[in-house]
Amino acid sequence: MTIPEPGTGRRRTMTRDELRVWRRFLETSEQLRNVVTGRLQDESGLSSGDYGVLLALSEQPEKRMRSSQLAQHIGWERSRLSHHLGRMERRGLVQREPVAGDSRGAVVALTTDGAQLFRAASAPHLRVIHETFVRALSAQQLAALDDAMTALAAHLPAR
Amino acid sequence: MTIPEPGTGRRRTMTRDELRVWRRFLETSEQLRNVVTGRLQDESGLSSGDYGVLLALSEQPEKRMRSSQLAQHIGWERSRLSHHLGRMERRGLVQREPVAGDSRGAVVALTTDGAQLFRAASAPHLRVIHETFVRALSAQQLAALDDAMTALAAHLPAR
DNA sequence: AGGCTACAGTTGACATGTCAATCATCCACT
DNA sequence: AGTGGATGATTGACATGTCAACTGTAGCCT
Repeated sequence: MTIPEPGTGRRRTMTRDELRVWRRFLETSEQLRNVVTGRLQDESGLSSGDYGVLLALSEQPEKRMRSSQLAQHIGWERSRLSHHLGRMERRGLVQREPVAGDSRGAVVALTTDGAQLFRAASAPHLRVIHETFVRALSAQQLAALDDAMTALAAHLPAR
Repeated sequence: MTIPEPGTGRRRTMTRDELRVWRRFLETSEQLRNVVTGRLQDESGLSSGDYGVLLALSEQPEKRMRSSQLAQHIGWERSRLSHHLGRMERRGLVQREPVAGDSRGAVVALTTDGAQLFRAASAPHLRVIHETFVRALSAQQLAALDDAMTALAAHLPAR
């Protein structure tokens, strides 16, 4: 990549190189995600959605959480969560319970099976992340990537 | 981020910081993808899959391509492409035609409508990429991101 | 010709996502 | 108490993905 001469000001259109970086970013991040979630699936039968839900619940002291708080915590729409919880409940990973004091609400609770599966899945999952992500980068590259992601996130439109 | 003392050798497990970088990478790349594809959808009614297919076909001299070559070109499984082409064909964006000389095969051809829609969608789409991705990064950050993506891609298991 | 294997593509079943509509309850206000 | 708008969550319709099974044809080999 060539770095444009300074003092030129921001361009209004993209160069070929910039577009190439975008495409590489898009493609590589997707492949990486697929590798990691594919191995999670193979090794423990959990999808990345399952993992996120189980992780959030595991972190709660009571291993349970109000449905909309969970949705907010993991950044999902409530409808998406509702569908997903239905599938997870069918598999016995979580359980929905009524809330004392608000009959509209629902609490999502980790089941014993769910907690167990999550525990078993975690270490291998973290190992895969280490192998495919951390190990692929030098410490400097990792820091630079973090920096770039932070800049991108800061520039994202407000959710 | 703290950079670990050199000469320590590669760790076997992840630090909290490394995991944080992974999560930020995962989350930010997903949000960014959603913003860009969401705007493409809003502005032109094309999904990112549609766009990829139309882009590949547009780049062909004859605006047509063998189905499996297309799948290979954009890195999709044939079954995924087949389903997607069915939907695109229903919308009149592409057309499947028999191949002279191989009655098993199919050629996917861009329709007039498909070509037109793709042309109309391109400039706004590139503008969104510029606004949300390129503009969010300094030239150095962009170069560093490219470098990190290249390292990650090189380290991916063979497709 | 007959038969085997590889190839090209499609199909069906199912998981995952989005969007808009719906349902029930809660709460604030009169 | 009564009602109307917010809130919590689910539902249905549909787009998108994956996987495995299937269909039909091509290309060999004998």
